[in-house]
Amino acid sequence: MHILGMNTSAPRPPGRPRSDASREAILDAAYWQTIERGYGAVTPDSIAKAAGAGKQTLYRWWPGKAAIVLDALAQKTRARIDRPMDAAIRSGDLPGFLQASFTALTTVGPALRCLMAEAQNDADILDGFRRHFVEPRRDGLRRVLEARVASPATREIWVEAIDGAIWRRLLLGERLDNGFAAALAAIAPAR
Amino acid sequence: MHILGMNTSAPRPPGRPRSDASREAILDAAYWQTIERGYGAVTPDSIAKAAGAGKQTLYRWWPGKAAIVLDALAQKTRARIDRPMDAAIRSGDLPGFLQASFTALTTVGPALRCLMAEAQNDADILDGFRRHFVEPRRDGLRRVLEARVASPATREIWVEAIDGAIWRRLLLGERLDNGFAAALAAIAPAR
DNA sequence: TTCTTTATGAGACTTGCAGTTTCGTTATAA
DNA sequence: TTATAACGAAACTGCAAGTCTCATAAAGAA
Repeated sequence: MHILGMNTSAPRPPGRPRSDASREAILDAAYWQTIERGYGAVTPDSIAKAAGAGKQTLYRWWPGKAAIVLDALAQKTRARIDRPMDAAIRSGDLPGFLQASFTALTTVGPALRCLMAEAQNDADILDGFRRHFVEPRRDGLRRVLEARVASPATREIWVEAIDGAIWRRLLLGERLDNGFAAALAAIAPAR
Repeated sequence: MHILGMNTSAPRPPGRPRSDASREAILDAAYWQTIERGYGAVTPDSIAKAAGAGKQTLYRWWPGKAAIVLDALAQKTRARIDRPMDAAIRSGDLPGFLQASFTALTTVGPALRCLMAEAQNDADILDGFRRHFVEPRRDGLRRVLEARVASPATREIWVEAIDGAIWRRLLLGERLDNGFAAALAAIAPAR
């Protein structure tokens, strides 16, 4: 888009442009294989094959397998997570917020545990994990707790306790059900 | 030892007995290498070499690398963890209990995160992890909270929330300091 | 003593996955 | 048409986990 000779958008570099179709096919394959077979059974080869892509294409755009799966999970879950949580946030409904979170976690939970594992050996993965899978729920919890805990510092500890209880169950493979959501909401300060 | 046909102690099986020296050398090597170099840098070869043992000896008594490190960490930390926590438990001192827990976690924390990772793909490892690194603190917390939370069900949720907050910080690589211990104790119900 | 059994240390070997390189091809801008 | 960079396919490298082999050592039994 040229306006008075100024190039407002990034000038396209020379050469063949990146294939968006490949990018999406790779993320799609990574997501479904992770969900259906588990993170450990997914290999760069299996992703490339299913996506009809060359392995080179994977490694040109992502630094490694963990980054691909992280990207895939983040993209596919964003829609599923954000909407139902928004409603609960607006109404300050803590049990509702927790239930929405649990629902979103049931499909990707197992994969998330493996990714959390991977993050322990890779600062970049940990960073992406934080941004996509830790901070959104933390921020939501903060807002839901605004009406319940006046002091920001105290509220932060409450956020850590509730979110921590969720992570703990997830990592220990224990149930994230409505009863747990209600029990957690019950110990939080009342509105 | 046969007494009236009854076999009171386990009869020693034939053949060369297991070398306790090797067993301890292996656990020692596994522990120190994990602490100093990190779980990822430890290999079965490096453990065997440092212990002056054959790799066969490792795999005869443990199912894999993760099991060895789990065993090593559990053995070496038991003494360091149990004593200081006992004092806090007896006096019902929640901040003291948390501080003692944090102290024990600082050395083995990083290794524990990797082991938790490993546990996501191996039910036996998860089980051992639970027994050695989850249940002890959970049980301690339960007892410390007895004087603060009357209802067992509610107390259990409090245990999960506080313990969860600890795991969360550990896994996200955040600080486990006295300030956090105090803050956690502060949101818990008063005695 | 000698025989049988099972463990030991050493090290070669196999397997499988992560990541790299190479190759001929294709899409784009100049 | 040419330069450039991405593409799919596939061979290749590197490394760690785990297995196998072997000569030897330590126990009880005969």
